[in-house]
Amino acid sequence: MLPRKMGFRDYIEALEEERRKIQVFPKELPLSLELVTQAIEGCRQQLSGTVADYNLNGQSECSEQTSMDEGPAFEEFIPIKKRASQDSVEEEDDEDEDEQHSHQLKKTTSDKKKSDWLRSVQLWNPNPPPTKEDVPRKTNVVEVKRNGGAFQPFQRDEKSVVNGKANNGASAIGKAPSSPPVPATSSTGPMRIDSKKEEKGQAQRKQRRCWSQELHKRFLHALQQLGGADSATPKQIRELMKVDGLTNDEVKSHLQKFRLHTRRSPIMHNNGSSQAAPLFLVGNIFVQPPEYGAVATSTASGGELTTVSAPTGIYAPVAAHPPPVTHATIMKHSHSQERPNNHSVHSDSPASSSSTHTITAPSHAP
DNA sequence: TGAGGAATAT
DNA sequence: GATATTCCTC
Repeated sequence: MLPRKMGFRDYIEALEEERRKIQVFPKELPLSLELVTQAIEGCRQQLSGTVADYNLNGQSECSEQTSMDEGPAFEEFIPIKKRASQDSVEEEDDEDEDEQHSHQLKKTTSDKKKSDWLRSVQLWNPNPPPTKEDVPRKTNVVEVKRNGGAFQPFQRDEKSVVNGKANNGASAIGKAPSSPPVPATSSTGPMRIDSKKEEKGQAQRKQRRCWSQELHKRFLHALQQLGGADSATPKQIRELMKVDGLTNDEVKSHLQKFRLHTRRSPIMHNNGSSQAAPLFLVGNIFVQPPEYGAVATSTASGGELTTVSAPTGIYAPVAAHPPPVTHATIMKHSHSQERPNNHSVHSDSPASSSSTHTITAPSHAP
């Protein structure tokens, strides 16, 4: 990278050109812009004769480090676009790709929507994990919960469809479970499906939602209180979870999945209730988990989910935690979307998630 | 009505 | 293949 003096001019020009290009996307490439600018300055100083070592170093380092050392950091920031929008509602997130040109127009409105929406999407996290930056936002969680907005059902019915992508918007915040399309006709008739489909078409099907860590924690916590997955019923769980907008079906589904997983890996089965803590294999080591999730959950959630880990906590720490993990044994998790962490893992699957959080297990009841 | 489970969709 | 939603049955 370091050009020889004779090449500096060209190099600077090249850098300037680069900068011009970057300037086109100041929002997207703020750092690049800065880096290039610094590089240019450095080169200039070089040219001028005052060779400030730091410049060279800085320059080269910048470019290199950014890619190397901070690489990972960037990865975490990849979602930046989206997050950026969260932090400062000045940016458009989802729309950015296809709507850059038009976003200006929508900005105002969409911003509002977004902010509202963002506020409400804590438990449900259709989007990937938040990062550290968001940590402080846990407060949101609280609010959300309070309002019952914890659960973001995601509705995409007719109305929301309008904007195409995102708009889960606004309305969804607190309640409105998306689901119940309800059987107006209910029925038993063979036509149920057809009629529905005909009426709404595919809109009918709820969009899939992923259970966020928070949500799952609540789930586990409820499970624990109810004596485990086997004895708990969806309705009870839902009630204990106290998540607005959460439907029985959703809980049931999650429970079903949870049970399946536990069966597959019986190891951890005693959740909630229990007792003996099973050991599970983590890598080559056997670990004694809190109790499958329940545990951690309990604590945390216990009374104060609020504080907790907010989404971020969940993920961020995760990365940090060395541990545990592994869940591999248990399940593969999956959750959703891509997560920045390389670490593998974890998280969310019913099983793992909790394991993540560690311990302490005061099981208590509300 | 609700639960459990299977089928289906994503 | 995993996970979520919907359907079916009890």
